[in-house]
Amino acid sequence: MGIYEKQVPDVVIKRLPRYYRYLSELLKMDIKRISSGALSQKMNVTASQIRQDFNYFGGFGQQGYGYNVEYLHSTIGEILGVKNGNTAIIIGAGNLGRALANHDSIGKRGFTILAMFDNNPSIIGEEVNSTKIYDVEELESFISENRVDVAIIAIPKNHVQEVATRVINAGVKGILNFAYTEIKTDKKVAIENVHITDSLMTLSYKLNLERTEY
Amino acid sequence: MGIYEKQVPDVVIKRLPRYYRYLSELLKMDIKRISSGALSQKMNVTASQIRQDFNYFGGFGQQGYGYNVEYLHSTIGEILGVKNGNTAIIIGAGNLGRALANHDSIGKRGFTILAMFDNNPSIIGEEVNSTKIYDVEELESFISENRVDVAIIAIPKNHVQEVATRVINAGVKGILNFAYTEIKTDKKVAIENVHITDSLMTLSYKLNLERTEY
DNA sequence: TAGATTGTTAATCGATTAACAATC
DNA sequence: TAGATTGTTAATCGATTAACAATC
Repeated sequence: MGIYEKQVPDVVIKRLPRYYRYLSELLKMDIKRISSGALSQKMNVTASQIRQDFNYFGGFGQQGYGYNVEYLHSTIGEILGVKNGNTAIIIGAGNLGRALANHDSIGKRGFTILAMFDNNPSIIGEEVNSTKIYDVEELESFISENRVDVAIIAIPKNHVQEVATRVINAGVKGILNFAYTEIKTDKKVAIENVHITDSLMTLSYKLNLERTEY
Repeated sequence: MGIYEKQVPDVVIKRLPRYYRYLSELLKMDIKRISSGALSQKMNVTASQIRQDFNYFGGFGQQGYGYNVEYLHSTIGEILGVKNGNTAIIIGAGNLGRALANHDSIGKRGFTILAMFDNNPSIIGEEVNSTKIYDVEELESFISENRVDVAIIAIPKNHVQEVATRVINAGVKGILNFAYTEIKTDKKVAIENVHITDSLMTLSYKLNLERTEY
């Protein structure tokens, strides 16, 4: 605990959701236990890496037996904060914002969507999947009256920095940013970017490779 | 070239779109040249890394001068295939598919969206941002009649594997997958996943960190 | 108990950073 | 030419893989 605790490498954290996903599937298939070897084959990683990753958190297995799927799943879920009752707002009620509001996956990861915000008067007051769209002018007052952990930003990039600064100042603890720009802040806020076009360009590079290298 | 060419590490490729983005901004600001040192400060990486990264492709700079922004921008663009005239289809005309069709960023990265596909009869024939929605049954015939490089999959996960197999068999070279599942194939296809919920969970973990560790 | 498989240490590999000679 | 900055080699750091003793 505290700053002296061995910091878990970012690269390990990024792998946890994938473990969580595979364990969910095993659970659904009613598989009770799994060894690092068996899991490594399914996930196409090394058994060593799996054991190393889990051991950053103390090790959840049992020698000679393997891992209890349900226990492992719920423990990784806890590490990722699925049970923390986090809350979120979605800023931007365009197609992307609506896609997110309609997706049940956000709820499944433990997030409750409290509200959406937009600056288009003609849709303010509407509901998307029973989440109300508020005027973006009400951002600060809403955040001050409700505990909002995360702001999901799904608006065009030209307004992103301004809106981000506002929600950060209002006390939000994390931002999930879908816009093609990076948010600058000197406050201690967790920021996670989903740069769709970056993925598209990486894919574009790979297409090229297929053509020219093999 | 060929399989003997020094393979560029994946981690370098993933950084290229970010360079590209920053260089676009410099271009807009009418900045003609930049040194690795100056760029490193802007992007918050080391100058060493920038020079190493660029040198995987032969080095585009000039000693004592730095890098010509326009040249560097266009060269990285070329590496990423922005000028290859790639084509794409979007499978799924729900909110996410529409968000993608409406976003001009896909076009800016050199992709032309040829068509959208959906299985909902009531929207087939509609146009989204002047892209027509076809019946998903026409997937194969469309791909056989048009050169389709990439399929962007934006449908619920239960149909993803089936649709992916179909487009791969029909000859698509790459897939951008937005569904919360991984596509299996033994064909040589480039697959890039955008797992939004994984990002959300990583963010969730970081929220936790803020609270308990500092 | 014997067999299996973890937790963990040690070895390897690869990526990042530092340093500096080459050169514009 | 002198100064600046790259391209590139060498040093460091960190992450992955291998190995194996501990133990269920």
